Amino acid sequence: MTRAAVNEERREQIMLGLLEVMARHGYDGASTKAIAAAAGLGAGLVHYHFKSKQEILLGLVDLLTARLEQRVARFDLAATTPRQRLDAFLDAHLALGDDADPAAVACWVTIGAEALRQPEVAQLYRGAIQRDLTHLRLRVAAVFRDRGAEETSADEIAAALMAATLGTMQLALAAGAAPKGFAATGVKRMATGLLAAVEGRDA
Amino acid sequence: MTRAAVNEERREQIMLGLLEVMARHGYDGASTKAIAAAAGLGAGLVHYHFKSKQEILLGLVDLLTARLEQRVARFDLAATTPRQRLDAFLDAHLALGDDADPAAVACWVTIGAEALRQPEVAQLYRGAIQRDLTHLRLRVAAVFRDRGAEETSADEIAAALMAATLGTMQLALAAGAAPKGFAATGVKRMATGLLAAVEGRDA
Amino acid sequence: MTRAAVNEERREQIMLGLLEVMARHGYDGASTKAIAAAAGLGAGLVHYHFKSKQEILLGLVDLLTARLEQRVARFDLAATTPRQRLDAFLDAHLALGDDADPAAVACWVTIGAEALRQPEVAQLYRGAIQRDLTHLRLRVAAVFRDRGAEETSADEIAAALMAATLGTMQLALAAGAAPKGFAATGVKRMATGLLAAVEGRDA
Amino acid sequence: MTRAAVNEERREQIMLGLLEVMARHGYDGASTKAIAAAAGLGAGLVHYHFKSKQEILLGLVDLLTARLEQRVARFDLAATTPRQRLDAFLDAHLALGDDADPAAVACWVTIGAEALRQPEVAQLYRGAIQRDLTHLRLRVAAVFRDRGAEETSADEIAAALMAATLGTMQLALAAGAAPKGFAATGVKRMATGLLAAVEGRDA
DNA sequence: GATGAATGAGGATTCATTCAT
DNA sequence: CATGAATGAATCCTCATTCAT
Repeated sequence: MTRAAVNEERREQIMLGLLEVMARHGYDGASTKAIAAAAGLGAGLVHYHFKSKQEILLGLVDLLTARLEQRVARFDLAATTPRQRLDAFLDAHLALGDDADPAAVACWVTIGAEALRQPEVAQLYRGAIQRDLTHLRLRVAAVFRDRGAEETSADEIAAALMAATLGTMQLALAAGAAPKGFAATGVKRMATGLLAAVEGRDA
Repeated sequence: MTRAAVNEERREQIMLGLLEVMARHGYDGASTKAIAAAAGLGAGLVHYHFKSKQEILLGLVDLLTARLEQRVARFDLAATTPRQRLDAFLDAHLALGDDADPAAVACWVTIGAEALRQPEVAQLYRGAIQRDLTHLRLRVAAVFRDRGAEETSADEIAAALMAATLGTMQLALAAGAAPKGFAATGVKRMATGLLAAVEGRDA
Repeated sequence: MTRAAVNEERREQIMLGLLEVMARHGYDGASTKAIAAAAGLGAGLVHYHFKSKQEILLGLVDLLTARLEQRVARFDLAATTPRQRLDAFLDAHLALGDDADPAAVACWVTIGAEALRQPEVAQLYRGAIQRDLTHLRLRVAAVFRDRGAEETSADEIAAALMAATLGTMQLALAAGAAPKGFAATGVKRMATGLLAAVEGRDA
Repeated sequence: MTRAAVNEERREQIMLGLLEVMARHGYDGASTKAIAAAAGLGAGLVHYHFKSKQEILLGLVDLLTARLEQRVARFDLAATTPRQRLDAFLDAHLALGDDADPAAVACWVTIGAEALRQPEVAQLYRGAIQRDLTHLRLRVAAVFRDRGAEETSADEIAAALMAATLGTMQLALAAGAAPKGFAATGVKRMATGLLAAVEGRDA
């Protein structure tokens, strides 16, 4: 393994260490020592690979963003119709399937809160949400096209579904004890409702 | 002013100090010294009136819960039809009107994140959300009754709207720069869509 | 009750409050609030009657000294021979009889440690010990006189018994679990030994 | 110097820092900052090497125990007869010779007082005293054997001498201004008296 | 590259003491 | 006399960051 590859692996180990600790204890509660321990590395190595603790968080946001995209791609494999592709998107975000990562969901909530205080985090978080929202809009629009309907409301519906997705994470994690899979199911039904309403209205 | 009244005022001052600081810096970022300064009080007084920093947070959750209920009641004054009462509920949660308190919204997001780590916070947060959800469900059901429709889906729709409300807070605060009033508008349109879909389905 | 009498009663209440708390938590561990609570008084009253926390301690040393003297006098009532009066002295210091006050013993140990740091305490403590030692010396000498022996070694024996008394408090409280009454018994036997040795030597 | 050796040295530095400060200001009066200063180390290092302030104290009890044993061994070198070995033991505890450490004596008194409040300290203190007492008993018994006398009273005499030793520390440090060497002399004379009494009784 | 010791600032909390009522 | 609210210094402890090895 080349030196650069080792470096990259160390960086990822550390970011995943933060993921693990932050999911349980929050950002401030994740000490660099605990991060290093979770990563199975010496404490001094953290600041060798990252200039500051915040840099780890910024890296983690990117890492989680990429992982979410891969997850969407994986769920896409089983989808053929536009509607299935829409559901795949929602499932990728909320379903707790085989490769579910509850820690990642907890981290997203935490990152969302940190985005309120750290401008650098806000920037990345905002970018990730915007990109995600764009993808979602395309899928909503595709459903409309597929059904021969107008796609004027795609923006609105996409925003509604994105908000519902974020809010469902919150509800599921912090506010209640939703049974496994309930979260995704609820939002998918909601999509059905919104799509139907628009089509009904258009009809 | 009586002794007890002074005490209660101090406690509220301190809780509002936490509200102010926490909205900008998060819970961990709200030092007791900063809280006291925001409350215009001496640093030592914080722990005279509260056993711990967490107690202030728990008190604040209750305070915000009560304020939200009052806010709903205030918005209700202008509502006559069931649908208006539903909108009033959503507006009370999301509209940034005259008596808007963006800091309170930021606090709710922060509290939601803290609920992931502090069981005591989780309990209060969960209770508040559940009560809120119950109120919302009643209003959704009222709309259905008003329109002579089945109200079987009231639960589902209420949950969807609650999730959308929470997620919209997140989107508005951290993920984008929504223009004033946009947030409530989006969720109200969403309500329209969901209600229509069900009625259409029922029809 | 006159105003002065009330004042004196309050002062004593407070000193006994310190006694109670200090026996369990030490001097530094006895907060003024805890002292007031133990005395059944408001927190502000402590500094109305005492200039500082140290003053309470100084007052308590005097109080305990006086109580010890009274205790010796009480034990004296049943003593007729010089030897009985010597035993009465030792019993008064160590025996856990009906009017035993284990808290007072713990306080003496604590006061002895505080005397190492606070010159004002050291002065009172020293005076109390010296007075006590003088009393003890007289009783030892009386035993010798009673037996028609030289009393040259009275000083030495009194010092030895005083040291043994202090050390026995320590052993009984902190270092072991001596059965009730054992402490006084041990020192009394020791007195017998020392006296016999001297008499044997003299003979 | 190896890593582990450096760590051990730091720990000892810190414990000796506590020894130094505690001798003058007591346990509560020994702030971590003062301990670090006395040890010539940065303030943060104290809690890097010790989990808590109490752990330093517990370590110090062990350290002092070991030092006392070494001191006894050193005094033993010049002792040939059983009686000399008994005196060596008493001198090691009380004589303020060349290698005297008045701070250590003050610490023992303080530790004895702390043992009243901290169960962990009590346990170590008790163990140390019991071990010491056992050693003392052996030496007393040896004297009896050497003189061809019964050794039935060895237990009692050892306890008496131990109590006298502890009490003498107290008297010397806090209650009076004994001249150098007086303390040990007094207890040694006391030993003579007790041994003679028993032998006289046996005779 | 990797380690973990070292640093000093900053955190929550406690407390003796003061003072208005 | 009595109360308890108010104050700010000081305490123990944690932590991100630096640095010698």
